[in-house]
Amino acid sequence: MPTFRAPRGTRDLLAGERRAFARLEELASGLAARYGYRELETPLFEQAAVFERGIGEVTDVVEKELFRLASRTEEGEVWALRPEATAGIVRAYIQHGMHTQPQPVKVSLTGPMFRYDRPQAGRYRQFWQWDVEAIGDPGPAVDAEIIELGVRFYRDAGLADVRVLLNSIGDPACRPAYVETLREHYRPAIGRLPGIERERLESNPLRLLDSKDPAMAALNASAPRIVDRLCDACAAHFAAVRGHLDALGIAYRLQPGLVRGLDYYTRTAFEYYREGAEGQQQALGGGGRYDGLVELLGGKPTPGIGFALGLDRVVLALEANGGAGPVEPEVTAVVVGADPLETVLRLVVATELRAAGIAARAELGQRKLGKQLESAARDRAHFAVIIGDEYADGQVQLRDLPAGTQKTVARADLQREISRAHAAHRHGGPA
RNA sequence: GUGGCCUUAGCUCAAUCGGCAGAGCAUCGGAAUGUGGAUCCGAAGGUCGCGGGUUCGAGCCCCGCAGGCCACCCCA
Repeated sequence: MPTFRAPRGTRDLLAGERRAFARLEELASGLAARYGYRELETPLFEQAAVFERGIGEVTDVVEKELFRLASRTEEGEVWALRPEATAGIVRAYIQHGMHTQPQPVKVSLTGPMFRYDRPQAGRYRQFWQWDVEAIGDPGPAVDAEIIELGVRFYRDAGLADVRVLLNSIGDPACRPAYVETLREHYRPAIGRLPGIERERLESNPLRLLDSKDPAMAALNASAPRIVDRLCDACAAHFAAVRGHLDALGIAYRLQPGLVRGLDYYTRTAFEYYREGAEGQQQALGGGGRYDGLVELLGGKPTPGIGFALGLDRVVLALEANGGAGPVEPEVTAVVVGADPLETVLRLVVATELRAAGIAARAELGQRKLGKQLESAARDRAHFAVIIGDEYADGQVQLRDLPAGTQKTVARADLQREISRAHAAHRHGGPA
């Protein structure tokens, strides 16, 4: 048992997993650029009030999952690690006067988020999200653009089995009346409700809809649906979003019970969902419209929409779908020496290759040649550069490891020879 | 935050009834001192998650804690 270990709910991303994350981050970054969303960074912590006011005081994320930094705060400030990205981005939008830029402001952010949750596979206290926001456009076309962008990401990442769940949760004009209707629906059955659901009847009736309790199934099936109770403006917006999605060929499933866990959502709500193996977290991402959030955090009334995709869950899903692809070689060339004790020349030659842009390492240990070549072969390197007695005449051995062939090359020609052969190998040779 | 299952070498796992802690893989070395992934041989690697209890004796039984996982809760 080691003396220290990674804190509960966190983990080290070792070489293989880190590469999987890096590939997803590159994919996200490339898509953001292609769609005209600009990358930004916000701090990993903010004043706790940014999240409390933005996300909602009575949400689970704030009530029981917020990582508060109790000490180390400035006068009158309490800080918290960010549990999601949107509130911080909106804070930055207001602080930097981004309303003076062309609207909407389209941004993208990738980084770790923190929630004090009870950990499980796919659910961590530090986890990574790709977050995309379009602030300043009331939609509905931008709603569809955002949803399609998420679909594109999953498809390009290699997950074909991701579904879009869609709902509209109304706005301040129509939601209060619907919530009251919902209460009336459940109230006669209050005596039969499980305790936790009884509390929700008052605090957050929308949550009742997605309860998994079997006792709730019949009641939920007969519950009034918010999509039937939307005000004219919300109904028109929702219909238009669906029209745009249809035009893009994006399949979705209407999910009347889909309710998002953060208070700031209005109108469009969606989730990316994977029908998967048991024991997997099936929500891979989610998002929605938040037309009141900018004002809530002190800005002018400004609409917005965005999503957050859980990169950890994408990596898990990819592994479940058949795992990582073939292992990429770490380097193109390994410089080895016939004299186990002579390491200077190996290091010098490797450094020259690197300076010429060739991925190379030298065997710096004082092992015999056979062991050095064994190491190079196991790394799947394309070449071994063998430094021996010929070096006195300005020559080295260049060995093609997969081919098992070897030739004498003038040291001056080494870089050119490797570059040429490696390029030919990659384009024509076996994978 | 609630309930359940699990924890033995770096990894995956054995260990009969409570009686000397093991294997495969990986690592390092040798066969083979200027030629590699296979093969053979060997070495190293352990606070049996941690702490307490029962017992002549605990990896195994009991209690507590931690961590992981599963179902909730919730969400990414």
